[in-house]
Amino acid sequence: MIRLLLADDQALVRGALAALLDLETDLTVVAQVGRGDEVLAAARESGAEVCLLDIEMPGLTGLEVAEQLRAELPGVRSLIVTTFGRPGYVRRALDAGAAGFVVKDTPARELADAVRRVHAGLRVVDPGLAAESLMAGPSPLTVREAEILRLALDGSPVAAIARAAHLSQGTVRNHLSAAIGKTGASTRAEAARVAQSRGWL
Amino acid sequence: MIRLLLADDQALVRGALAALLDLETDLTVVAQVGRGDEVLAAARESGAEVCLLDIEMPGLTGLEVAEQLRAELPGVRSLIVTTFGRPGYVRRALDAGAAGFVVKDTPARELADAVRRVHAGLRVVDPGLAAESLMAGPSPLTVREAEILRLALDGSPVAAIARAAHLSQGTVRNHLSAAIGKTGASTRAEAARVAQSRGWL
DNA sequence: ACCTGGGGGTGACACCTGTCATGGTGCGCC
DNA sequence: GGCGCACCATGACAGGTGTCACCCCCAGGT
Repeated sequence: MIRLLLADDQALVRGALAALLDLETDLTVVAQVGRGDEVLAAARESGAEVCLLDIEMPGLTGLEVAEQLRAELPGVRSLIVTTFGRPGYVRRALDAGAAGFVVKDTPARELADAVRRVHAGLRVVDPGLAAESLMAGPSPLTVREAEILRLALDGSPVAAIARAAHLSQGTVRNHLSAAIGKTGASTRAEAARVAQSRGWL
Repeated sequence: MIRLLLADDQALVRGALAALLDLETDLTVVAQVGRGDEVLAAARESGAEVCLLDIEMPGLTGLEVAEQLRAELPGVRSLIVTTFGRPGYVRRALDAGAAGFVVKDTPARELADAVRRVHAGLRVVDPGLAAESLMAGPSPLTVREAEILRLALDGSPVAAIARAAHLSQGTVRNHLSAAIGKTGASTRAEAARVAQSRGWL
């Protein structure tokens, strides 16, 4: 009997996944949480063997949680289950110690198999996604450029970004200009979208 | 036995919801689709009584599908099940003929009840969401302003928006300026986010 | 017939943005 | 030390953006 922990911020999806996985005779859901920062304690307490982690959660992201689990509970395996198959996410997930990466529009019947393979010590990554991830390569953005781009994601004016980053407006514009060049975009909004879609942020 | 149709673009979520709802002895899932434009045919063929519709789907949005169902299959009831509890969505959903509106982070156990109530001819709307929806009021944006704002959502430059809308740049800027005023924003990016978050687009 | 309001447009102005040149600092590395 | 590179900053310039005044047309209301 493989013991599972589910982490997803949408209660309905969480509950539905639990119902789906509990139908399998060799799987049992022993814990459910809705926040990233509650996973570690719940995993410890419940004795989960595999953690299914959404990436976008309040508290901590699934990627951060995977890292935490590798450090604190090395016996527990992480399987990232997310909406977005961004190339960079796959790389970062594996770097963070995740054992698998599954997109939320894979067929439901395959999820249980992915869990079993991860539990058996194998790596599970959507093949098409893995290829895309290799093609895209690592992020060309420097740390500061990525930081500035993150602040520019919602379309804030340069002045606001400069305040938030404690930088001069000129410096912010230079970083943005560099990011625009590296992403092949022509406005910072486009650059932010491109970087976001490749998982560079 | 209440016959259900599930429409959600994420196969995993769709399958999981099916598993969850099939556990109920008085409910049965008779059809599942991943696109908005496949709902009508599937509903006809399967003889579904209640359709659970996600809003954001390829093909048609859940709101458009609800409208379609009301017109073509008046006996079938629609229940919107969505990630985003945007105030304007509730109003538009009810205007479109939906019988209920549920957010994806309501507890899983409540979903079956919502389905039963909708099937019984009742309206089901999250109380907090309903209140928020009344507070926010209807959209102050004119049709064109909303259309232009939609095109501005991704941060495209005015020139691109003007081309896409077959308008002069001056007119686009006038519409955007009006939208910025009405949303209380100070840039078109902020205006677009505000309008989006209120379901005005 | 008159007024009102949405839609489309122009022109002008102040301000914001993207780009580039240039300079300085600190860090790791051969 | 000298080199490259990330980082921070300033100044200048072209072009994009937000605002405003003012124009036209047309559909509804009164």
